[in-house]
Amino acid sequence: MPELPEVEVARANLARWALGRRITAVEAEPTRVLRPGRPSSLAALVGARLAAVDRTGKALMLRLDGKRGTIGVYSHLGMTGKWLRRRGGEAARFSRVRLALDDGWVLHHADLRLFGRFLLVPGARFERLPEVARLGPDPLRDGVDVEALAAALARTRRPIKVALLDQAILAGVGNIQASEALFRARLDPRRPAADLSRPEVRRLSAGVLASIRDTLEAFRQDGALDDRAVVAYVEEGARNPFAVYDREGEPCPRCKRARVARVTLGGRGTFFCPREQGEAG
DNA sequence: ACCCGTGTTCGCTG
DNA sequence: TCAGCGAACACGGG
Repeated sequence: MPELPEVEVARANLARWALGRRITAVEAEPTRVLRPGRPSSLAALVGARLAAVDRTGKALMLRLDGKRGTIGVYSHLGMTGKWLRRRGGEAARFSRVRLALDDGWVLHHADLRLFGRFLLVPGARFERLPEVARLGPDPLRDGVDVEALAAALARTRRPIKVALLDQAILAGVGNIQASEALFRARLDPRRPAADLSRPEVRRLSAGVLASIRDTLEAFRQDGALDDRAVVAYVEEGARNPFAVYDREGEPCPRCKRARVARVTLGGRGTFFCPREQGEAG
């Protein structure tokens, strides 16, 4: 599921579903999703009330008020994770952690491939987690500062597409948003990050923001805020809402002449229009 | 059977 | 010393 837009939908869902509610029971499968690997330690959550649901990039951070003080939950959805809400007793596919609420609903942290994470953070001191401390600015919350982005890109010899996946540069941009942002900015994903001119960085900064906002809007229109589940485009029935991602061979939506090309960058599929995003810019 | 995948970390290399 | 790369993780779908 998760890049910034999907995780933002998950954050909004969790807030709407559970803010102010008390946890009455916790269950978990002993998978690698549980960092300490001990489902029993989750008992600390029982009786706690959800006070806040925050997000930086792809990281979800829940703050709960418990009898013995504040407890944090760090939830990362990995490649295939999602938060679902089900009635008590109702099953959810690939459910790894279950939080029963005092209103009869149960929240499921579900994750097929088990690349996600669910761990307790004493005192909700999330900044003590290295993976949180390393995160760069969140485009949706903090905006994208052109000078800061230019400085970060100037420091690396990686291709621009690969640099965009670096969560320390911008938190929340994933493999889909990287292709989409570069398409909007009309930049060749293969170009060295340090070679971008100031106007190009400006375009990129705008492209990242526009891509994230439009994707969020597309998910909202698709009913991603339904109680059942968040709709991801790869799931059954959902259409591909993206301009170039996973559209190899299709006509470029902008120039309508060249066909979308696919290359591998940073070990991942990367989609772009060779005509719109050529070296000439 | 084989390849691919919305993410991140780890180990090796130059 | 360290940036950069590929493999690994785990599982299902085409």
